[in-house]
Amino acid sequence: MPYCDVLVPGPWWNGLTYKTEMNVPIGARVVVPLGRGERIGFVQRLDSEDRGRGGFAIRSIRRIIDEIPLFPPSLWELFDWGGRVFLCGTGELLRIGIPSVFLSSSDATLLPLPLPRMETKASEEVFFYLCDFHERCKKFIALVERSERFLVLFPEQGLAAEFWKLLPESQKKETVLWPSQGGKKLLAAWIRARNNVPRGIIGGPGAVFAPLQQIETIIVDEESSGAYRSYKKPFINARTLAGKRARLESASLVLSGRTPSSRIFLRGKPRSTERPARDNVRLVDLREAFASSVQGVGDSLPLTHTLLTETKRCLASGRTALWLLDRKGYAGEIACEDCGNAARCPKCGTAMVWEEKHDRLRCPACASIRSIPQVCPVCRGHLLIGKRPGLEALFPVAKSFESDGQPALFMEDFKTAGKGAVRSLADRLSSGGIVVGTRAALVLCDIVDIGFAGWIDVDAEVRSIAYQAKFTVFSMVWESLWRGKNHSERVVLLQSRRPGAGWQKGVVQGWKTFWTHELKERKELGLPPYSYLLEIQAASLQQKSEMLSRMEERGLFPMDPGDPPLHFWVTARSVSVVQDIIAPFFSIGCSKNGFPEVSVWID
DNA sequence: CCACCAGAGCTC
DNA sequence: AGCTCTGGTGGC
Repeated sequence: MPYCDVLVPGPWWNGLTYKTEMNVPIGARVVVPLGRGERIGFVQRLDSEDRGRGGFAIRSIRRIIDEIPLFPPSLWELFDWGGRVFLCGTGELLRIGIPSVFLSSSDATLLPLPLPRMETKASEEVFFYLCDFHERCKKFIALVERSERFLVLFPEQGLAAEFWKLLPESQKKETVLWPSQGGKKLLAAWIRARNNVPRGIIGGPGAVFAPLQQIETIIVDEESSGAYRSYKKPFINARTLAGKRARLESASLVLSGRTPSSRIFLRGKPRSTERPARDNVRLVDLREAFASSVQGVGDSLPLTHTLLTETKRCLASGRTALWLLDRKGYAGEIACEDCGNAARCPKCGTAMVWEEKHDRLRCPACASIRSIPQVCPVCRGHLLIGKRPGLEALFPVAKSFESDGQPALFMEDFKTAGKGAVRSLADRLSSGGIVVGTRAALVLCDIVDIGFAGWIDVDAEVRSIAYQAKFTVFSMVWESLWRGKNHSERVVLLQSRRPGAGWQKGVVQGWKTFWTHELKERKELGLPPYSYLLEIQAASLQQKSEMLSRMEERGLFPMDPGDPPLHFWVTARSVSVVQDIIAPFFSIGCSKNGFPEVSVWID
């Protein structure tokens, strides 16, 4: 067997062929020469002859690191599949899926042989959606107790830790809380899992790569959460990977949460009759807002009578009121007169601020600059420049509600300070108070008794790419209704230009109503979940035009908004079609040109 | 005289 | 994207 294909992690998709004298186990790491230096790679397959792709001299493997493959075959298949489905390449997926020492240090790790695959029962899917987190956890615990080996995923580490706390003592001993960050802790947990010591793993999205074997049950909580998507390269969705992993392991897959994702709603037809009680939701018209002037701004804040009376009522009962607004700073923004959508940064989705001096827009998050669009990108309506003040301007108003024992707090002040600061925040709010913050302030629901949550300008909460903006807002408002303790006695207020219309119907009637309306629209537009939507960033303008023309040749209709210049979008029925078209751009031979970056939206 | 660096060049 | 090689700079 003189040849073998080696996967060397990098932005390219193809494996590299090397000569070898010794018999190399598939999945083992090897050191290979590459370019001027050497790299660590994984043996993909062995070949008795050179398959003659030709054109270059084939070099030899320098040495074999592992005698036994680093991880079980099912996990190898998961990386392979993920690399294709997310169009990021298996190498990039490996980079985030295994402890980084395995790619940097060529020390061998002594591991036992992979166990044979268990094929006792067929993989099945179970859906259940419950708004209350603790109710869901109770069901998870029951499922986990019946299972020999399990994996439980949460969108955030905090929720995983919360679930872990609820586990009975006897279970905790046999379970590993998966570390959210790399380093020594992760390596230790990884090796324990690889040795199949724990019965179960509980963790955030990253735990989907835990090398546990013979898993029987995989639970994904809050499966529609955007937190399962990675926000940097490689762009993956851990929920989708968890689904594939369940199929590979013949494990039963449990999808759960407060709301289903669009794809699961469409495919699994999950049922729920949960909706908030009539008294829990208030919808008010922003156009009836008071013009409350704020020092140093000379501007108006949209504060309705209902907001102020509900806040007072909440404080009088000794609970905490939350004012939510996703705009930071005093700067003005530009919004659509018709639908209320704010102009968003094309790179990161943050609401852009208007710079009066230069008559242009600037992203407060990533500092990118763009010109002011002529019409609203969402509804083609008229845009107008508003000078609607943000969070900092709102705070002085909240301050006027402050009293002894009931402080007014600005959430931004506590965000960077870590866990201790958040706990001290809970202490200060023990007999109520008022907090001003962005959506991130919703975590307070877990540690503070929130009696009132007011969305100051719910139309402006729309962010990220337009087609799923409505779901993002819906699920956020939905979250504010159900997260944390005493949610049944919480009042949630939506200040809007179109109170109760559109997606807001779902807030009153439940997610079934929301998705039924939303999917009708998406079907017409051919957007996910009816297709896959890909965002591609080319490495150069020349590469972009080559990609565009190849796609058109093959019957796809790429969309090129021209801004930012290297980006374009395309929808496709299956990812594999696009994969075939763009694979040539991801060959290692193209390194000089640079590689494109692809992000796939599946729902 | 060599340690340290930024930048270039290369990749089965 | 790494990796190494290169050539310039600067510290002693």
